[in-house]
Amino acid sequence: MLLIDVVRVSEAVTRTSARLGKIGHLAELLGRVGAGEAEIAIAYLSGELPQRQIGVGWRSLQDLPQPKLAATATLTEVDELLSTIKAVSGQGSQAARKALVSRLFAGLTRQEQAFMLRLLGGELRQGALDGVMIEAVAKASGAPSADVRRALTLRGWLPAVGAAALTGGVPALRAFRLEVGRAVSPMLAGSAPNVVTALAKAGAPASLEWKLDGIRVQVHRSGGEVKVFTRTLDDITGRLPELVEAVLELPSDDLVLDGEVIALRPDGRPHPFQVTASRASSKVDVARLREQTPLSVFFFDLLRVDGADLLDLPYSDRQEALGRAVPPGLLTPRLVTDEVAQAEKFFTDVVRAGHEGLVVKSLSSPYAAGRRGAGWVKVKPRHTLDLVVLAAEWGHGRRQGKLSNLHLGARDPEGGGFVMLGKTFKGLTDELLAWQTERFLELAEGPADELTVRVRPELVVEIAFDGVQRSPRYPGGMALRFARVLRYRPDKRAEDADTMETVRSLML
DNA sequence: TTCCGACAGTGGGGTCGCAAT
DNA sequence: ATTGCGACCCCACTATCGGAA
Repeated sequence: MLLIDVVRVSEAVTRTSARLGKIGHLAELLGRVGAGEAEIAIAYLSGELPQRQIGVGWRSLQDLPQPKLAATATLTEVDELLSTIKAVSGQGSQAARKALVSRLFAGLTRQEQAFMLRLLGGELRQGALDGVMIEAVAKASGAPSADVRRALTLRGWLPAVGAAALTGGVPALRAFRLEVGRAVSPMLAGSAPNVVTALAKAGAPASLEWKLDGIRVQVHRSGGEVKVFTRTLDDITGRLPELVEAVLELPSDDLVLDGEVIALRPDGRPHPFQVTASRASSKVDVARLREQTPLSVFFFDLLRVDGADLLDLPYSDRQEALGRAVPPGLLTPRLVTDEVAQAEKFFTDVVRAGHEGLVVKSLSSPYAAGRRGAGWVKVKPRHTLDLVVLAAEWGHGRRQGKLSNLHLGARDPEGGGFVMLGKTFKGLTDELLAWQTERFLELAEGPADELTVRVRPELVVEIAFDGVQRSPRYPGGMALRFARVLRYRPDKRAEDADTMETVRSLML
């Protein structure tokens, strides 16, 4: 199949707003792609590469060669070139990589180049990713989408699942099994503003569990071999030797566990997330690092033990099995209750202990990939500050032409000005975007560039955030974590905004 | 007919490893 | 030694579609 066939379908998908219409376009193409190229087509049309990543980002895609006039590139040819680029990137030479990228784009028409640019940049923006592609695979193969989802949970990679469905139908999908040593798509959590709402979503009684601010890990053990995967299924076994050792000490030698690693201080309270992240992403001199900053692991789910797959069991059964397989010291603290007062106290306690909050889990739900639905619901406390808008950046995509991303500052009584604490684009409705664009242009002052409009510091906005962290980037040495807009405060003037002193008091 | 679950899009701060400067 | 880039940790929120109620 030619690349241009895929590009045309992607364009049709982009033009179609109805989801069923998008699915129709995708399924039509999947119906005519050859077995040898199905995996490539599915990957491209859900915004992925069969190679996952190839070491090429937006910067390596500047000044590309002139396009060709005739579209002749096949999917297989493009795929082979991308594999070559990945191999060269792994070996280091940026010049060689650049030459290969040029060769790839020199073989494409203008239309194909535009598609490839978005695909490699990781921003396909056609309104269809995995969720829509699952339905398209189901439609094209005649299999129920539940079978496709189930296979995706077990296999963790939709292009492989989709290709199997197209050639082998339902039997091929049902042939996927949990394989120890191969990562499963992780189950994710939705969120709720408070414990009561979370309990209502998950259904009482529910399991309430400490939400630790660390790194999600999926751990596989087969005999004496252990593998550790992240949420995006990267293998990070080599960075976490203490986790490997802990799992090797468990009585069972056939396990798939789900949990969180986190750096704790000697008194048991958590280090800031940055400390855990730094430790978990370091590959060099791990032996020394683990002495300085040991990581602890806390498991909360068990997907397999001693030859038995547990994914389809209700959560309460998996918990029971987990309790038998893992000693109490490696278990995430939890409480099963249907009483709001008890639940609220548990929440207060975990926050007082310095942790992030709770995950409230339905006792009956099986383990299912993706689906940030009602099965698991997270609850975290929320801080707010009244800050001043210092500037705004022009948005992209559906926010094109709107001033979107706000630069936020706290008042600095000593210096007499405002100190920037970060940016946010979250929480804005279309109406608010329109309003603030107009208002900011009225308040515009100082040097502007193509990206940013500076404004007189007069508008006060109420910002919600999860915490204050140490920042190497911002002038005050502090930045807000997960900042989002709650509302503008027309009743407040800049002189009434919160101060740096207040922000400092929130940083632990 | 209305409601609500699932999805995609729009970007945020921080860290490491590596190549080029 | 420093800088820029790519990849990947953590992530919240709104608009929209279409099936459920």
